[in-house]
Amino acid sequence: MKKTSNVDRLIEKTRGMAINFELKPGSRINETALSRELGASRTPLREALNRLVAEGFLTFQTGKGFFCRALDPKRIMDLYEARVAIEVEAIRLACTRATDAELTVFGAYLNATEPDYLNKMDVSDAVHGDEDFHLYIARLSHNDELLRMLENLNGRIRFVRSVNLKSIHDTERSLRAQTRLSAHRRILEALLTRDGDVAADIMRGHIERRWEEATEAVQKAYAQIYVPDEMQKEMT
Amino acid sequence: MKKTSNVDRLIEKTRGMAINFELKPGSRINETALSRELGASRTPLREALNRLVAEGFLTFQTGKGFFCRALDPKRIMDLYEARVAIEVEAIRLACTRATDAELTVFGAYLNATEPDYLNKMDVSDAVHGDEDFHLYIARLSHNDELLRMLENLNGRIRFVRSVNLKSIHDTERSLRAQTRLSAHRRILEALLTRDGDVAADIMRGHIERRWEEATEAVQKAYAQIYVPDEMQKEMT
DNA sequence: GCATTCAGGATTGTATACAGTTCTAAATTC
DNA sequence: GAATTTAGAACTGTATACAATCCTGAATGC
Repeated sequence: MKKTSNVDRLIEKTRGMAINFELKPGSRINETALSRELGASRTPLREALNRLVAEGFLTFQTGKGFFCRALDPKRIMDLYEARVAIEVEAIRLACTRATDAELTVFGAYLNATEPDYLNKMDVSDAVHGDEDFHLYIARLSHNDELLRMLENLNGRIRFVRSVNLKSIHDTERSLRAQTRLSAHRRILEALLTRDGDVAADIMRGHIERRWEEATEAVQKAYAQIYVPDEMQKEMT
Repeated sequence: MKKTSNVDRLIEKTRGMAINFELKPGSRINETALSRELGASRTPLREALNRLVAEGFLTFQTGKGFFCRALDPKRIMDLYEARVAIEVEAIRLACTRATDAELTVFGAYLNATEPDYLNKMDVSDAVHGDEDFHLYIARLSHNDELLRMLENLNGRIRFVRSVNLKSIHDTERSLRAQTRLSAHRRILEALLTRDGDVAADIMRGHIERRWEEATEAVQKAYAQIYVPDEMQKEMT
């Protein structure tokens, strides 16, 4: 039984709101209002907000308060590039450090999750499944810091991935799942050869191939936010 | 005039205490005692502690409180590897993105700081000087996230670098300063050729060459902490 | 003697009050 | 009418009180 604190709940909730643009990018967060809405007092909420600042979801200015951070295309690109930095080095390390036993288990994991991967139509599950694969490799690097950084990056990119996946049709989606799956298999093979340079190249390509998708997704997300705004203006 | 909040002050202070092992690794932090010591109440202190958790200096367990994180050799290695991940990718990006004008300014910066670099005997200044060089390159990558991550890593490694520098004699120290300076010049040259792969290799080598120094420094740091402990025991 | 229970103290978790600052908008001046 | 000033409302920053939880060690039973 995992003990989850109230603050953790507030973090989840607020992160969710930031991700789903219930808090608009750049807007100031009203602590009193938000605390009331989430059913807690300001003290624990502020703790939650502080941690979200550190995670990169919010910003903070003394005397002004907390602001929802904008997720513009430039930042998305930055985040994807940061992922490349982390994951390329992680797989390089994994090539020399992962034990044969670990790679065997990793292979089994890949086989076991394959059916889920292809049939899974729930977008959130699919995104988490993909994240898990990449986190697994980070873990094989035996470097806790790289893992930590990747977890953070995932948390911030997750929304973009979701928007992207949601925006495409089922047939196209299962097609892409298949493509990605075979890419994952190639990555496993590269790991097995233990050639760090080759593995690094493959990983780099795999992540970079998702950039345009991602920035495209952001455009859509922005449309989601700002169209309602325009409508508001027209109503005034 | 920069407005610096009370919480910021508490962060600085507490980080300093964690870094200098005034808070022992693994030990629980007594909020009441620490808040009294730092002249503030628990509320802002807890905000500060929360941010330090996010920075990686402390850990937190629900119901238990905040703990000073251990800085063992394994973690130092992890941090240096993470630096490699970030900085290698940063310089790769800098090779394609830095404008000629930027590189000219960078060269001028290198010339301007050279005299300081060699004459500077204050350890803290020397460490910051070296950090600045690396941050500069991260900035040339035009990627805010990589910069952010490197800043964080620097903050956590800084202490190790200081211990290391302090532990060597002046003549040896100025010798190393010279070595490092020429390494920095080579990095600039690599940037000017705009060959990402070459630049990446040079950067990797430059950072990796400091690992053993670093872990050695940690050993010394640990001696610093635990010898007094032993003495305490003997006094009991 | 060893494990277990339980009370008391210590410490963390949260709410709330109030002080200090910033923002807003109406009033004033040119 | 535009710019400036200035209350006052709204909000953030911090202290403190109290509730909830955890930890310690002595008492109890086996």
